Amino acid sequence: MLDAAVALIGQRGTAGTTLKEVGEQAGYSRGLAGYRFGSKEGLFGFVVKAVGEEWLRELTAVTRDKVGLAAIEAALDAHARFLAEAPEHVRAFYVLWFEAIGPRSTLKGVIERVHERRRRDVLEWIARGVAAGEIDPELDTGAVADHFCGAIVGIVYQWLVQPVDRARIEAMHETLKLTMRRLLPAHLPSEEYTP
Amino acid sequence: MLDAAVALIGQRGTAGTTLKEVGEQAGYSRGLAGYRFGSKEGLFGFVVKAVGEEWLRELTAVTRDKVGLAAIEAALDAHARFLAEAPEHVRAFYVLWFEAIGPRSTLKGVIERVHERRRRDVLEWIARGVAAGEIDPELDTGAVADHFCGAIVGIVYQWLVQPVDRARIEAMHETLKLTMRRLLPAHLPSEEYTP
DNA sequence: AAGGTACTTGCTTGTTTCAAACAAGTAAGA
DNA sequence: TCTTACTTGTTTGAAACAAGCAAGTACCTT
Repeated sequence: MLDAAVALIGQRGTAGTTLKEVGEQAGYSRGLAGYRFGSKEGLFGFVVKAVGEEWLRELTAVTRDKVGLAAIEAALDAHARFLAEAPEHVRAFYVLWFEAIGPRSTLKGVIERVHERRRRDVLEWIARGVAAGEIDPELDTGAVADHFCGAIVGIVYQWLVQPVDRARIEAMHETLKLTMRRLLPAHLPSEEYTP
Repeated sequence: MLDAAVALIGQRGTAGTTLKEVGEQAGYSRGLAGYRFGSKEGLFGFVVKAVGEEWLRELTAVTRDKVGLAAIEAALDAHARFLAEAPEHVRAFYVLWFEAIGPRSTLKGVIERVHERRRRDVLEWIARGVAAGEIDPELDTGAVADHFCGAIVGIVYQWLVQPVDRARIEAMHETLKLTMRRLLPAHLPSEEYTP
């Protein structure tokens, strides 16, 4: 059922996807999808949660035992890989993500929580980088985290618009790494001059 | 008719907006909106074009006679102002913008052109900054422009999710300015050491 | 110039089609 | 017998389209 929904969202978009087709493509009757999920929005919520958890597992795996810039770069690498291998799941996830911003969207809450979670992760990586002495403690970490999360959204947007241009997407991840290196200056830069 | 559409998109979202209501709220019959614009998508396309041109006029006005970082910062100030004054128009515009990424969206073409136009503007500002000798000509300007446009999308996304938190939105614009200053280094940095 | 006719424009109303939502049912198993 | 998993029937409502109407506007004829 999940796979059918993901495939249809990828092909026809959310407006073009019907509960009837989802049910039938999954090998059931026309009515099952509506019955199980209550409504179209209910189905979409299920898809977002399922794929979101998939990504979360991936992310925690690659950032385990990493702090500061290393964690951020590992996360970016994993993200680029996730998009490049582009299982349709990710595409459906982000299509739903971007549509959830409208008013009256029941998905909004779910998406907001994912977003907030991302931000806290970034803050955590930075805080640990500060603790490890590799990042300046004076920094406005909230602003940097916001910029990072926003930039990710921007990259994904670009990817959804032109998924073909893989090199460009990877370049955007690299530019974001560079940006983060510039925004997160080393702690006690004077040490750089003591050989 | 435009105002009715904008108001309804802002209140109910695109899925919740009906052609019937748009027509009636504009003081006409239930059928007019559908007749004039052919379809719901047609109406939405009209809204995007109308608001897009509004913003374009604003943008060209504030960046006239500016190059390099100055142009970028002026554009960011104008953008922050546009969001803060938040005429419903902008909200409807971006809601449609984010929904246009799905497959089978007729708006996609329009949005892609707006996006591409933005990118070319940024490249132009940078190129003029290079010509004026204030930016390093060795730079990968395409990557910087992509990052900039992506970051804008990220900011707008955040704004749509939590339009209330005005300070945060302005901070994100400031962080993006800072980022651009870091990514666009001065030309011939050695000059900085010759008094 | 006057008056009549065709054509256009802007809008309304009627009708079809199709999806969502929900209610009621059935069959297989615990 | 009760629950679970699923199907089928029905209602409601929106989109899309067709057809119609009324108020111009242009054109043509004498």
